[in-house]
Amino acid sequence: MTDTDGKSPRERYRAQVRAEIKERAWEQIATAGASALSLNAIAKKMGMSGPALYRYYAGRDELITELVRDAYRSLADTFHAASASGPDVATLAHALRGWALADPQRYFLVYGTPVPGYHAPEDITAIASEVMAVLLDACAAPPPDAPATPFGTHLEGHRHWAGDHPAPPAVLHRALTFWTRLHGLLSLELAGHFTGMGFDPALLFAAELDELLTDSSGAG
Amino acid sequence: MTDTDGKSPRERYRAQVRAEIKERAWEQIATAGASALSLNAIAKKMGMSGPALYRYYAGRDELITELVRDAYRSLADTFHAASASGPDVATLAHALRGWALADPQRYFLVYGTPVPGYHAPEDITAIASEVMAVLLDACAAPPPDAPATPFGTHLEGHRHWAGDHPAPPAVLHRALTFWTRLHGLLSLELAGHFTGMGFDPALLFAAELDELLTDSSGAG
DNA sequence: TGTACATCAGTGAACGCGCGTTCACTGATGTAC
DNA sequence: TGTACATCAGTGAACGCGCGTTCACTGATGTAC
Repeated sequence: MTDTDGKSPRERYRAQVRAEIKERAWEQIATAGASALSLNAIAKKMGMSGPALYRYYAGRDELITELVRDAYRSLADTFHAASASGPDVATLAHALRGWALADPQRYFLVYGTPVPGYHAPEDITAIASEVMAVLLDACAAPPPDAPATPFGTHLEGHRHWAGDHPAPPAVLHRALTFWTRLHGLLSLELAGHFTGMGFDPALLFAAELDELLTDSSGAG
Repeated sequence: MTDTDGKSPRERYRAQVRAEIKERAWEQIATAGASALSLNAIAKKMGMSGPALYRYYAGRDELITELVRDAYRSLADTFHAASASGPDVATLAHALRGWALADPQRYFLVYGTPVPGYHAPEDITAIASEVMAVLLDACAAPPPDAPATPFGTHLEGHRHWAGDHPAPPAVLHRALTFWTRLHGLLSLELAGHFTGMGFDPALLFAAELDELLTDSSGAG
């Protein structure tokens, strides 16, 4: 308690080392993918012996889970920041693209190919809901009431994923559409499926966003 | 040449074993993901010793590359079959979804998180172009001429990826939109991001396809 | 301020594992005369 | 049809590697009196 923010020097040191471990882990993921992440390799890069890391993480799984958590957290923060000046779909879309391009492997850790059998802990799915809530807010904002699509009607009976958000069916549908369309664009772009095709991915993204804004998608 | 189709018994045996290796490989990928694929494990499952597989594949990399090639090939065949009774976007879309659901890990091998640094051999990108060509045919079919979008105009200057296909800009744009939107839906569905949300992914897919057909996307 | 003790970061050795891959070899299958 | 030879599938041992993880230990840092 004699310390600035209630942390002892040792606690601060611990936090610092934990942070560096994660930093190296991200570097490693960027280089060789998430499945190649290795505690021993991280330790070596840090000039430490392998077992030393077990002072900071119970094991490889705990580290990976924390990386996934951080990735979700970072996306949620980005979304919150983007909608700080009022909920807006376009702002959110650009924030999402910026976040994705800043670190493709982080994006893939969230939305990429899942490891069969892995289930994220509850607190992570909670952050995912947070992201969805911001998106729903933005989708609810400009067009106050659009006619419900048939699928929107279906959604009305399955709105559990929207939490306690009072969005009407058309908004639910719009949010899902926003999510799936932009994910389609971003994941293909980040995976490099557009490279060699010549066109500018940013323009395709802009065009798709434009259509998402102007036209129907949940508004007949 | 005394044999039925020009193959000696040994050649047929070889082909058969190669096929079984791939079969086991797919099983393994389905269980633990592509990054966990191991020659030794496959050999053990087949009741053989590890080194035996080197009679059939030069190494792990060659096997993986062939699996990727087969995946692309299978998608191209599916597309060809689907458009046998005339080019049609809706038919293609359903064929794609069926193909994806039939084996999610195969889908991810084609469109999933890439291993940083891996580049597919040329013959595989050729199959990818084949897929794109079928898609372009289907997109060109029903609405003979739609007005070009601004992005469509951009595409006109970057149509190299369309091969020698004479599609107008609006069709190019439409094909890209088809691709990115359906990929967004399918990859999220296959990755399990919809599970627990309650709604029926098939209905969302249908709704999205419906909009892809009725409305603009390349037609202002 | 100084001493005694507890905490805890990091080390090095070790265990067991599975991996990809090579090599020399055995034994069965096919081919040539 | 039978013999001599070549081909080739599969084995088992071995190499070197890096992995995750445990354990007993050293030495530095912080705490209590």
